[in-house]
Amino acid sequence: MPKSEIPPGTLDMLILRTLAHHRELHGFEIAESIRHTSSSILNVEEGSLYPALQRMMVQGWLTAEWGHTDQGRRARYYKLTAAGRRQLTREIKDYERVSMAIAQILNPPRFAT
Amino acid sequence: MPKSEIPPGTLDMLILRTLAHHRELHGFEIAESIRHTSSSILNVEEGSLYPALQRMMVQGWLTAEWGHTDQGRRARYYKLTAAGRRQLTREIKDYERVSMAIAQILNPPRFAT
DNA sequence: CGGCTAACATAGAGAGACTATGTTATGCGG
DNA sequence: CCGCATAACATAGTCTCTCTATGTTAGCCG
Repeated sequence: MPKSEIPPGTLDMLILRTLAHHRELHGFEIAESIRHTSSSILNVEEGSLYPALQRMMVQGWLTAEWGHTDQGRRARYYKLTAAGRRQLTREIKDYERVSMAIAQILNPPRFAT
Repeated sequence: MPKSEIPPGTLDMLILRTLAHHRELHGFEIAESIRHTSSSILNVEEGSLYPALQRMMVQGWLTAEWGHTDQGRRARYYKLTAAGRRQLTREIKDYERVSMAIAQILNPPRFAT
């Protein structure tokens, strides 16, 4: 295993959720935000991030426009669309559904000892 | 996506945990137990199950011996080894670590409104 | 002005669960 | 008793998804 820390299938959700907080970020900031908010546990590599952003743009979940950072560097700023917001809701619901199912296996209903 | 319901990376943990409950099961029973305990949300396909069991035997996490079911069919009965139990602990710890990191992103610490 | 780094980008690798298919053997209905 | 369904195991190949490795452009700074 390439020591992956982002569980497969969760990256889109994490990105969408991050954009839902900040309403407008460029790629680097998204990765930084995810790493920081997760106490450095979740580290999105650039090779995962940019393809994901492009996929999601094609899906219509976010829009992008070129701008400049405070330091004057060019950067693409991403925003959630309405469809992106709906998708986020769907993914969270699904994620929690499965998480709870796993929790039931890890901690099965126990009788009193 | 092939509608996968078992999140990649969690299958071994689920199998180990299921065997930790029942101490001895054959393949079909393991799959049934996982499906049942998860309210039919997690459905392990046979094409995932058997290769996983063999990988885990090679790892030394479980042992198997041939026997017969109540209906007289041949079946391989699997048991956890001590190493399997240790592995289970490790995987659960790791899973919860990452789950909590994701939860922090989904539900970031909020200030009072 | 040359190296460092921010920021974006893409190709290929690797892991892991799935689909599809096959095999053996038991039980059952006609 | 024969054929069909099903239990139980098994394997090959596919697909998805993230990562590694690599490359490019453009500002900043000594």
